[in-house]
Amino acid sequence: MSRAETSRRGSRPGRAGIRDVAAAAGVSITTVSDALNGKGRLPDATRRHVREVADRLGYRPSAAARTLRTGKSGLIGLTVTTYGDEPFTFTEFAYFAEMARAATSAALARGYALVILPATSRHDVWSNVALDGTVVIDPSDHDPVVSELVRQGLPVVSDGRPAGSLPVTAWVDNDHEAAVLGILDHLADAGARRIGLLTGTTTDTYTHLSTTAYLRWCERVGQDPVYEAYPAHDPCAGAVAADRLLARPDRPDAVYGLFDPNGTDLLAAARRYGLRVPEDLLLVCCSESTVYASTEPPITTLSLKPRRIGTAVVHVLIDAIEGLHSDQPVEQVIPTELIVRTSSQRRSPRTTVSPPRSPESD
Amino acid sequence: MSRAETSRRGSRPGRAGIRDVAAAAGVSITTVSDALNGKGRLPDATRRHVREVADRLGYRPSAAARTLRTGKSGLIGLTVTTYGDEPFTFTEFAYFAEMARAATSAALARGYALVILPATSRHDVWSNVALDGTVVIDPSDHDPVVSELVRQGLPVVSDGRPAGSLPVTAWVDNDHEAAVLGILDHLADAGARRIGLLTGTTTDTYTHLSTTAYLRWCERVGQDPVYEAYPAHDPCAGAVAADRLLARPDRPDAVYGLFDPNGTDLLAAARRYGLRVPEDLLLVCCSESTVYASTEPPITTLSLKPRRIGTAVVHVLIDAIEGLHSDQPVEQVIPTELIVRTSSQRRSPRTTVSPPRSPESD
DNA sequence: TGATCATGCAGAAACGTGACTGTCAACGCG
DNA sequence: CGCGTTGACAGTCACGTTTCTGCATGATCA
Repeated sequence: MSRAETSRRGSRPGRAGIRDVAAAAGVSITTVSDALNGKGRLPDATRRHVREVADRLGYRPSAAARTLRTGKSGLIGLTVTTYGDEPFTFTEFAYFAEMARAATSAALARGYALVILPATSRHDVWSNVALDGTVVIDPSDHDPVVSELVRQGLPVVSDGRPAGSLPVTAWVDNDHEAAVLGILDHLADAGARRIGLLTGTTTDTYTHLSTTAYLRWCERVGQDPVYEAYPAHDPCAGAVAADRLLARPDRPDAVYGLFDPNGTDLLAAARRYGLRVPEDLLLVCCSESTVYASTEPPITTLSLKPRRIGTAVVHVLIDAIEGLHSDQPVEQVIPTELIVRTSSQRRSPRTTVSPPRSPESD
Repeated sequence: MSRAETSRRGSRPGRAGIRDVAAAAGVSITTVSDALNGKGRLPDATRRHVREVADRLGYRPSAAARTLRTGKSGLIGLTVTTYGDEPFTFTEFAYFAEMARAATSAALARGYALVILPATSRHDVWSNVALDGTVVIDPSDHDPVVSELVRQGLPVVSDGRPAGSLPVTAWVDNDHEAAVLGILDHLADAGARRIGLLTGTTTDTYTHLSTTAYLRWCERVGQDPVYEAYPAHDPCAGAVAADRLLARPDRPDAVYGLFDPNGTDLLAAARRYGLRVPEDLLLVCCSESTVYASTEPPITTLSLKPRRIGTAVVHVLIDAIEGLHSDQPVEQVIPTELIVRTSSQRRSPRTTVSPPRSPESD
């Protein structure tokens, strides 16, 4: 009886099922499943035969059925917190793009695929995709999506230290305090007397930690803080804030910009005010963009190593999914890298155009 | 009997099934399914009651079971052809990033989610995810992944005209010939006598169509072609090729760069040779990056409108998935936009820094 | 008043796979 | 020669939905 049904289904065009393979190979579906998955105890001859028949029929196991049966989908969510009405700022900064690329690669290398899901997307989309776990980039405090996912028992790993008591499974981040302090010391070493800070307002911890570190440094060295903050989701506000910072009566002679576009904006503002870089103004900004190697002059940047972050986040998440080293709370810190260029070196006033850099390995 | 089993399963922590909702609401699972999906014929009272109970239990339908039953997963693949050993060049150019962002937004607006899948990824990953259809960016001729997907009966829509007889369901692209001809005319109008072309070597149709259009234009106006090609996947090769182009004995007095980084590379090369832009060299490049608005001087760019492309591709694909207007072969052409800046205007030699541009709507 | 019909819901069959249990033959050993 | 053991498979259930079919109940109509 079940044989008759099998042949009836097999007549459906397009897809061959495991039953069709079993019938064509003259074995049971159990044998087919065991042969293809490397389980059970079968002689190699049978195993090879089944594989061959499966290949000939172009058999592809149904991902949905396998997911339903095993409870594992092989899918990882990649969530970006959104600002404003644009569904997400996915590629506003090169950081996100690089990080997403590395995360995708790392996931694929371990047999997982990435699904892009904005945090504020429609609820039906979230519940329509079976996820094994989720990566959350820069979660804001009390993120409802994170809570919901954790409540469902899914592992959640965040890129960026979670704010408050956000119940993530693990997190990966840079040591932002150390990075800011290092940059400020670097600028002071280059001769800066009054260092300003350009920063966006965000709800994650990056801005908060960096600003706090800046204020602490100012207090330590006895400098009055000089900083401008602007809504990070507004693409124009950054340029305006850069202008405002250089127009202040207590104009800084060095500026660190916390966000990617700040370097370009500050450079343009400096030109408007006739300030030479680095002679009149030292410049550093946090960016992953390679354009700062070719600007006039080249601008010193802080790299947060998004590729290493993306890779680490995915590995930690997959480890959690597969139950590896789940005993220790995972909080991984990735070092930053300061790429020193002309804009922050007052000692070497030559404005040589640096040769094209070869891509870094990480 | 089945009741007893239901309660036994319901004791499992973490997830409430449809049976638990049915038991708690005192109805059958059919009624629950119909009430939540808006089907069947139920009085509003029952519908509300079931929804309320489901909410109270935190019921989330299993995506895997739904996919298995309905045959629709709500997932769309986003495939990027890869070069070299890096899994994919996803964000090499701002084009991909913008396009992917728009595609994700458009998909989410229609209830679908995007899965990023490189074309050359491990076969097990491809077969492990249930896709309703796929978007392929710049497929090369005889792409094996495309053939396999089409053979499975999945709709495949490509961004970029498919080469040869690649059997895609539909495609969306710009009119690259018209764009190149327009730029060459624009440069000639600005006074260019010998226009060069800087181009990468790729296996998709973009490079081929653009180069062909350039050669035809040269033939028409009686100019000897002056162009340099370099392997597009090598991040250094572009700068070297730009240098080579300006070092030629028949140095062009205007250059169009087909790829995003060409503008920066050409500008750096021009500085090395002491060429002033636009006085000695007119420059245009194809890019979506906003940095070209702030370079010194600002560079004229051709925008391929990746947001509109990404949106269109997804809409065409989802229409095909849902069986809408499947009768007509869909080949959609998106217009390009030339953003004229200082680098291509010899008449206005002032090098004003342009004010920050507001974001475009598309 | 009996036949027809819309309404409100329950039962059960799939969807395609993985895993557990069971069967039958061959074989080694006392 | 009988018995336990092991290899090589087949049968069958369950994963959690959706959906088709079907059975009651009350209302409507000739």
